[in-house]
Formats: sequence, C-alpha cells, structure tokens
Amino acid sequence: MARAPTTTDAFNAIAEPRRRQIIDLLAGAGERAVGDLVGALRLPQPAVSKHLGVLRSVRIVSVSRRGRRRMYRLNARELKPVHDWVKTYERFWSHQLGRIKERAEQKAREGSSQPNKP
Amino acid sequence: MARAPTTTDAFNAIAEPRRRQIIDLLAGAGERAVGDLVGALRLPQPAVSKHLGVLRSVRIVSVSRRGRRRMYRLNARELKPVHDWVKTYERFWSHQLGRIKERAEQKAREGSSQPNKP
DNA sequence: TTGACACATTCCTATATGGGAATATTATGT
DNA sequence: ACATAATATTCCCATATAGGAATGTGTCAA
Repeated sequence: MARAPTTTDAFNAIAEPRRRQIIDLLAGAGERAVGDLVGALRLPQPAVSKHLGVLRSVRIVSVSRRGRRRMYRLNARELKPVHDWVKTYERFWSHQLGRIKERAEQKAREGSSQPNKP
Repeated sequence: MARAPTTTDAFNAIAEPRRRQIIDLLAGAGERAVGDLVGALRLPQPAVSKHLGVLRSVRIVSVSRRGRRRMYRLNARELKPVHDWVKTYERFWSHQLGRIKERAEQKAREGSSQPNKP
C-alpha cells in the first residue's frame, strides 16, 4: 500500500504546513476569498486552490459563492479528532504535577509488565 | 515539490494510523519490545520496524537495547507542537460558552474585513 | 562454532503527492 | 456578445511512501 491520501482524514490533511497556515488564516477571520489567501500566503493561486480542495474534502473548510469569488470559512470542528487524540498526551509535558502523576501511574503499571531478565 | 517525508516532523509522522496506534501502545507501558508490538498490532515485523524507524527519526520514540531485544519507549514531548497548534481551536467546539465567546470575537473582527459589496 | 532468536535493512511496486504551467470555468461589467 | 476578473482543473514530474519478500545484523545458548 502507498501512503494514505491527504484527503483521507484531518490527520493527513494538516500534515502539510501550508494547509495549517490556511487554517490559521481562516481562524482569524470569518470568511476569506481565495485571492485574499493567495496574497497572504504568497503562493501561486493554483497551489492555494489545490490546498483548499484538500481541506474541503475533509470538511475542514467550506465554501460559499459571493459574486465571482468563493468565500472560504473554517469548520474547525473537524479538528476535534486530532485534538482528542493528542490531548491524552498533554500530561506528559504539562506541570511538574502532571509528570509526577504520570510517573506514578507508570510505576503502578510496571510490576505486571517485564518481570524477567531473559 | 513532492509531499513532505513522513520523517519531517511530528505532524507528518502521526498522519499514519498505525503509528498512532504504536504511540498509544507505548503510552500504556513504560517500555515495549518490538515483538510485543508486532503481537499487539498484528502486522508483520518489518512493517512495525519501519514505522518505529519513522517515529525514531522524529524523536517520538527512543530505543534501548536489552539483551537481544530493543525496548522502545515513548517520548511524548515531541507531540507538544501538535497539541499546541490544535489546542487553539478547542474553543470552536467546546461548551456552548466557548462558542458564544468565539462568535463574539468573530463579530468584533468583522467590521474591518469585508466592508464592501463589489 | 553453530543455530536460533529478535530486529533492522534492502529491494520491489502501485500510488499519491505539491508545485509549475497551461487551460477551463464561472460571474461581472459594458 | 465580449473582455476580464476570480477560481478551479488538468497535465506534468521528481519524490516518497506502506507493505511484501528476502536478506542482513547482532546476541544468546549450548
């Protein structure tokens, strides 16, 4: 099998930094036209359109036509799975407290894991 | 340019579901040998080794030799950039409160954005 | 030493990429 | 109807995959 398409899910879609930039830009504004994004990203228009296409297909953004432009808006909820997944690791770096707690949990688990030196 | 290698950063590395699984498995235990992971993932050993190689090169995991096995352990801190990025979007789906707040912010921004119907 | 175990690496292939260049599509103004 | 603005789509290519198969490497045990 080859690498999963970028359009597979949010995880694959946000791997590309330009797409994260687009998301960031859309988060700071209600709507943005493509040309607007092109100006901000300093990337050729077809490239931007293609990135938007990927984000559209995983529903991270949605479009609406306004005159001859297409207004893109963020649908951040699609990022929730990413957040949910990575959030479970927050305790590994937050607070001294979290680290202590984590070490305790780990220790509690350890007795049942590698009891033997082969 | 082609797609960025999976070894570029954490964002690219975690796009692959199997690698997230490996991370999840390592989070639940202090250390795990490769064969152990092979058993849990039900994936051929070379495939697992290759995924571990990717995770190693972005420092999400680290290895240590113990006898003839290699013990892998999670270095979750490398996931922090992902968490930091996605966390800024949490307000978009959490609580009614968050959403209200977010809408207010958006409204505040809007006056200065698209003042004109071309 | 030899054999077996635990892993890593190499070679293979189908598939998808991101950007560049060129072209197609859609809507507006005249 | 026509030119033009704003976007999308298509064709191109170098590059990198994930998995399968086969092979290499290092370590223990007898």
